[in-house]
Amino acid sequence: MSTTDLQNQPNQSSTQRTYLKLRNEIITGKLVPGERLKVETLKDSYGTGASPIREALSLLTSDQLVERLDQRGFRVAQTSRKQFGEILDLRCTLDDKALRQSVQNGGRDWEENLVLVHHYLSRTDRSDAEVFEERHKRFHMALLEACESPILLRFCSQLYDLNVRYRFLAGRSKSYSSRDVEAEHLAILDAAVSRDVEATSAYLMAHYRNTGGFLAELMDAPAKTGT
Amino acid sequence: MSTTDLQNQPNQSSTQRTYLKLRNEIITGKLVPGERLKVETLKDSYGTGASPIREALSLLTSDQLVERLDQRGFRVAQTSRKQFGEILDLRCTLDDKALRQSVQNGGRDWEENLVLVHHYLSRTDRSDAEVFEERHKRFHMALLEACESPILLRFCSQLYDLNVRYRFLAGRSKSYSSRDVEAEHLAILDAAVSRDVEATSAYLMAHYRNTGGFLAELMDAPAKTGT
DNA sequence: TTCGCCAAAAATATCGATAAAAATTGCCCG
DNA sequence: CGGGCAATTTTTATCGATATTTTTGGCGAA
Repeated sequence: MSTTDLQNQPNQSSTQRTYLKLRNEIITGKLVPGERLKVETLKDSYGTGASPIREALSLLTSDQLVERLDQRGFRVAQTSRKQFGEILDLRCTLDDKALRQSVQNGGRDWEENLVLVHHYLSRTDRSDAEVFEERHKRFHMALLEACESPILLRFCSQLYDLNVRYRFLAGRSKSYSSRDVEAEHLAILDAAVSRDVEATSAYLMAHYRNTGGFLAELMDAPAKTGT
Repeated sequence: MSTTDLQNQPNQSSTQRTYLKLRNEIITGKLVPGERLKVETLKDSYGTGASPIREALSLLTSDQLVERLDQRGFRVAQTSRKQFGEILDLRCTLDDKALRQSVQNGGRDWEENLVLVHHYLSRTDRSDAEVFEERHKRFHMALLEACESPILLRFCSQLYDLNVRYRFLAGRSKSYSSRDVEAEHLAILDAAVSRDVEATSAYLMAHYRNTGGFLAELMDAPAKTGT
């Protein structure tokens, strides 16, 4: 053991670590919308220097999770009912496009990976938020992954993250308990492996809109909305 | 005159300046695809420290104009025929969506701005690349600006930049000389102010596909393509 | 001759300190 | 008593230096 891995995770740049951790805390709502992100403070709580923090914040700015104010530093991006609607609408357009291409192009490896990933998701208890969220995203991205359009995939991934954030802000537990989400996932999977493009698309869009409608209801008495 | 503006542009952070300059040099092809971007070197030629360079590169990474290699620094993003097609296809989907919303929602101020911006574009000679490019982008974004979807607009802007890069790589002069681009712009403008959604969309898509086809031809003997 | 290993060189990622900018507080004057 | 200016305090943005990592080139053994 060399002198450097006293408290560092194995090979991973400090920037990357900071980026992932910050992103997670914003998405899960631990850092609330509008909260100022002072480099000084973060430096202490993340045990790293100013440069990695600053770089991570720059990255998050491009993800639309952090806003940069002229020369007044960074803050957690605001949220609004309106933006939530925007995200839902964009997802229905972009994910649908990616999904159709994916279901058509996807080879055997894509199909196998999808089944595998769904298997893990279906066996994960929702109470372990960390693991559940990771597998949930993996499933949804696996659906789109064969679309042969890296830029589109990237947009979808970004929108996914933005959307999850609203799910957390609305109260994660409620939004997923009174609906059989797993049944919806299964329907999507079945349609996908059957290569039924229209059905897969229909199920996925319904899935998005269901969750969307749910969250919208929960947001009706919003504590904090954007500008 | 204070001691600080000896050689600095007025109020603008070093990061921002570096970001804009680097982006411009990548888009115009002065920095070629695959070229390594060493912080040391850039530090000298941009007359600034490592932090602003690094931050600018991070931002450009999110714009897909720069690639980051694990711990081996940055390089100018690769290009490929395939990616060019991807960009064209995505633009046809996203810009079309934004355009339709914009033409429907746009108020009087939107319309006036559009006319104004087109006026400037039409009076700009293509030989002054710098000015022409700025106004060209301004016109195309002005078309979409009333779409009430900031995230979508951002995606469109990103795709626009990626596309312009290919135009430069293919040789800017040729691709715009043998076609009456201005007539196409005018047709789009007319349809837009007439609030004819279908016509505006049709003209814009034709405009994209025309330029796209043109560039694709020029790329048929590609010097440098991506992975 | 070729392969693989070691050392030197280059470049990256990071830190600590400093200078510039903004926000805040308190004081003075109307 | 209230408003505005100015010094103080935070905080941001930037720089220069350092430690770590990757790359390169040469040397020796098979």
